[in-house]
Amino acid sequence: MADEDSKSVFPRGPQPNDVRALPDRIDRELLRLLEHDARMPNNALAEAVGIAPSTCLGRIRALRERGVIRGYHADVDPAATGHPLQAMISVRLQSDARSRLAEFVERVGRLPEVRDVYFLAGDDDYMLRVATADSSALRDFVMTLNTHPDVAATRTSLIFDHIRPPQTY
Amino acid sequence: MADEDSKSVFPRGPQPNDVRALPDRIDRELLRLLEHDARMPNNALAEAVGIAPSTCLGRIRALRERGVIRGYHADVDPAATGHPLQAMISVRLQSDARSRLAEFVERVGRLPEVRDVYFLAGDDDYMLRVATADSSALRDFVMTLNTHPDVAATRTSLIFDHIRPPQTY
DNA sequence: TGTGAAACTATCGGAAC
DNA sequence: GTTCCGATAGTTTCACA
Repeated sequence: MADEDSKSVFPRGPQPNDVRALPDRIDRELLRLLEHDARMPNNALAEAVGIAPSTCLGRIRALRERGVIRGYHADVDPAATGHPLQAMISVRLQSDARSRLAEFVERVGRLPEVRDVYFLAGDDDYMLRVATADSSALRDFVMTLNTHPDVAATRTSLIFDHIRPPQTY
Repeated sequence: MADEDSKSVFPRGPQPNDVRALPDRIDRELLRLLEHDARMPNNALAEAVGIAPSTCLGRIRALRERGVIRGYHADVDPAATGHPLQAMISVRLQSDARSRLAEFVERVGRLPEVRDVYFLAGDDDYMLRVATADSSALRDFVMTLNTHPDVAATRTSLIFDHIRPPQTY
């Protein structure tokens, strides 16, 4: 049987994107403002987008409950807390360790140096953004990774600068 | 001439880290709380760390003014705004284009797909985190990069998942 | 740093469009 | 469905101890 159904081994089709309701123009404007300054007061937001404060409150709460807004976070300068040296570390695991990837990464994510963990599909299995006090702390961290039996290879790049372009929803 | 002085072309020594005043224990606790939830009210913060609300306000304002807190940002789900496909793209420039790196990256940073730009020291010159509507939009973006004369190579990895471990200052 | 008072903001119910 | 209004509770903010 030449299995023409091989495309359907995955129960879901090409993800319908779960587009219940993409935010309308006003919501997108609110998202842009809150991404720029999450502490902007509700009445200022309302005025900026031209709606009543109560409506604004309802919209923002709905965005939060739908998961469009996942949270509000202070952006803390790592250097100001004694961790001026940042790096990106790509990690490739031993092929027989892939099944333990989630577990492995969970442990790595608890190391205090780690700021971001990205699970990847590609040459590497995941990528870490880390912040350390100095180069010797970074070296120790990379050494720790490299000596783990599940790790096949790492590639470290120092981060000179980081820019988050303003979003335009 | 074998230039033994090549190590001293940079006027500054290993950066003295500009450690005017690392935050004390209470400030670090405030940073942790605000990184977790930037909209936590001032009086709740004050109670959580055991100081008066006015003192708390002054500390947080000082952290902001010293640049320890760089801003407060809403975390918006890219998928919810129609950009469910994220990728990391490492970019290496032609060696003769390095001098135009800043200028080049400034243009790239204005592309709406780009969420983060990391300037790197290492194999690659910079790294982009992008969010696109679908794989064809991603392909177009990478194509645009690759056809630019200053770009020597790119390496794209899809992002399956992104974890930001809770910080422990 | 803390206290207290004043000004401001968030939040809700209800009425109206 | 969205918007506005008014009332209350809660929060931010500042002068001063």
